[in-house]
Amino acid sequence: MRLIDIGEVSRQAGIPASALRYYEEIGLISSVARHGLRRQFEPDVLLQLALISMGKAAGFSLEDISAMFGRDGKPDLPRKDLHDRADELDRHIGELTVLRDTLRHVADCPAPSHMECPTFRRLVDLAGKRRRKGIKVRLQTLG
Amino acid sequence: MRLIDIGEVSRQAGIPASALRYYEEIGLISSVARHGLRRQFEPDVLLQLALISMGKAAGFSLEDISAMFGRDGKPDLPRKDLHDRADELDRHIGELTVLRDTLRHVADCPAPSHMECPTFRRLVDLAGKRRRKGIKVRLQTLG
DNA sequence: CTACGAATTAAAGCCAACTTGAGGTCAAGC
DNA sequence: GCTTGACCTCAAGTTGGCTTTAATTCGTAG
Repeated sequence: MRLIDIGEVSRQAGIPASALRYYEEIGLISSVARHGLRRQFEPDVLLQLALISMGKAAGFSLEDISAMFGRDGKPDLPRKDLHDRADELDRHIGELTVLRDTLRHVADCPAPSHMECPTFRRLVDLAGKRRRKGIKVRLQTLG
Repeated sequence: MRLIDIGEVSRQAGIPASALRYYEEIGLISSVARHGLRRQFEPDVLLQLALISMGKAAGFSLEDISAMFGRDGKPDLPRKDLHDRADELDRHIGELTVLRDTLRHVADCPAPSHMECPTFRRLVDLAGKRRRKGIKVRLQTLG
């Protein structure tokens, strides 16, 4: 079972077939054959789709994603651009971290209005500073 | 100068006045007065806008954001929901981290097609596992 | 007192990323 | 050989988040 049917791809990736057809239409993925009318894909398409999902989660447009890991897995972008995007992601991750902390604080803080809570204001200020200066953040992944 | 004009808010927050009016229309922020026709805001709106920007960056819809830190800074959501959202963010941060690493790898890897590179496949696999299992990630903010 | 510039309104328009619908095709099982 | 159900195509519709446009209203500087 070398090739997989669009229905199978859809089930395994959790992406509607209509979206897969759309992705093919814009050149983000490609089917390699037909079985009757039905599109057949190589199993690798599942990896590509995982990547696409991540890219979307990161807020990149399908066009951006296509440039980063094109139809064949080759990026159209020069190294520097890719590193720039990675740096951008680092900043983004920092923002998200602050937002997460803010959210947890909001959940636990007893202050009647958050605008009056100094911790809240400090967190949001921190976010502002982070955006302005691009403070570095280190991530550590645990088992 | 207690209140600030919409133009000033727009300049300081870097958000077009049309967007600010739209935010007010959907109840995400509110102006407290008019000077002639012109909307006047309390300075706190700038903090709110910073929060809104973060929420947007995190991929939340304006409706979600509104529920998280409503017009007055009071969340409409029960604590548990807020913590759930924070957990969601943690997963999201993990994905972004993998994406960042993948991007850096793609930038530096000499393999002709990434689909043939084992490091690449391992990274993307990691992402898939992360999505399925919700592996925990710890973040540490420096300086 | 007049001109200017910045803001106002309501309604229409726009873009990405899909989804939906109508009508058609195909392969596999009975 | 017929039915079934999964897929096909193409066009049009949808949603969120704004932007644009046109006609108008103010406050301030000259």
